[in-house]
Amino acid sequence: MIADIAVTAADKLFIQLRKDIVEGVIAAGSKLSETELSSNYQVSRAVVREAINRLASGYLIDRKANIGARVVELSPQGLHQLYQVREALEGMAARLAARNMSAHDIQQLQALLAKHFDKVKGSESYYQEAGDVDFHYRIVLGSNNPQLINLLIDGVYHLARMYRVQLGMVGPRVTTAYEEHHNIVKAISNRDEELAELLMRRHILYSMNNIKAKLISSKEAHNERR
Amino acid sequence: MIADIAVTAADKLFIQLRKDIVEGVIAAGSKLSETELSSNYQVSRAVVREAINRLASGYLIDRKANIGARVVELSPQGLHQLYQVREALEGMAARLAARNMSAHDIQQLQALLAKHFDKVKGSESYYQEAGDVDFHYRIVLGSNNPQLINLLIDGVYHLARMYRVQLGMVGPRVTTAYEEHHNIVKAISNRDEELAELLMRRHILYSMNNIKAKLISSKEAHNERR
DNA sequence: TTCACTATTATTGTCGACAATTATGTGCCG
DNA sequence: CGGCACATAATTGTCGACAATAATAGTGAA
Repeated sequence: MIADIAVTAADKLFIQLRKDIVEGVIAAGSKLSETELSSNYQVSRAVVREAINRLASGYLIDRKANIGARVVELSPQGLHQLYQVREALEGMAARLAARNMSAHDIQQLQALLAKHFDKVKGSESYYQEAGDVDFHYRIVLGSNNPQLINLLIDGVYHLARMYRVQLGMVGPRVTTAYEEHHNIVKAISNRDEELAELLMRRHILYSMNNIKAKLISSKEAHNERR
Repeated sequence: MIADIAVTAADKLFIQLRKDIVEGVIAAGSKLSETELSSNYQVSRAVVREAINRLASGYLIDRKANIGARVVELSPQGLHQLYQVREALEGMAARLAARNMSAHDIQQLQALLAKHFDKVKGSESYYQEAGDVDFHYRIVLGSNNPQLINLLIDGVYHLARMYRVQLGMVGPRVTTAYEEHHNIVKAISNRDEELAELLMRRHILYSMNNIKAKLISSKEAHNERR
């Protein structure tokens, strides 16, 4: 459920399509034709249909009976709603991590953070997505709640990444995000569930506002171009 | 997404299987044979497979490649984890309902509650599941967040109902639950997001403890019978 | 021209058969 | 008797064809 080991052909296509959708290779809002995908990826329509069904359950596409499947559209409202869900789930994950995470895992989390700090201090405006993802993954996994883990890692995160990738989020929020991460880890190591949840929720709200600003500004740029 | 209007054969089978699983007609932990279901329900294996895939995305069954699908097992841990997710999501739903619910919908919610009060006062130990479900549905829908609504109504609720049904939950928690509901509605009508979320989370925690007690006692009874 | 209706085309839904993988059973060897 | 190897059976995965539904094009009338 966590590992992406594709065994069947439908698995492989599902993962491939998810990647292509998240990264915009298949455009947001575009229609997914079963026959077209079937010939493009050299598999039967049966596996295409299975892959599409799985994408639908991950909220990356909309599927209507007898009509077809479309990649979801990206909108400010959609982003807002997604991050409300994320705030709720990941806040809970932080709370549970403070409760359940092993001392060893907390140490590793602190080590990861220290590594980040070196980069920030060295004023490499580093602190790329990979590091951020890694941080959040560890806390989510630390919750020790498989259902929560699935909802976030198999569901919310891919859609969230789709927003980030397609809006060209790479850069900012370096130092502030580091501090937020640091405080969250501190709360977890103190086993302060309440604070861990609170800080995580704020962290996610800040992050949303950051993305939303980009989304709006890029939309304005687009409108001016007309 | 909300309405259960089955148009295709796979839709119908999916809804039928979900019902049978939730209500224990198909036992928890049992294996779902594609060929068997195919002949039992008079449809081809293709629609069985589609129905099974959808059940899997709703966490009612576990599916393993080349091996098959099994109905999930009910366990105290599973219940605990499910209710942690529910607490997070439905707490957020209550918060959003306090923010977004229309005055009209709030009035209707109050009317519903008044109807419940009459039953409680008349000391019919009424206050059945239907009323409780209705109450929670309205608040979730009042959140105005489609993603949140889907996660709860298509996902969490069916599994939660499976626990309740198969543990024979019908009765208790009449009056206290009424008061909890009442206070939640009051917070929503006051547009007090913080309090609405807090009260909803507590309400769900109480509810879980109630079910958990049953689960444990029924297990003890089962063990004694040996 | 525009609207409504029909015929045609294209797309999705369903089916049964075959391929690949896993589970089962049998016999041999230690 | 127990366990391993192989053969057999059962189950899931994949495929191509047909059926049902929706989209499109075309025709005729107001």
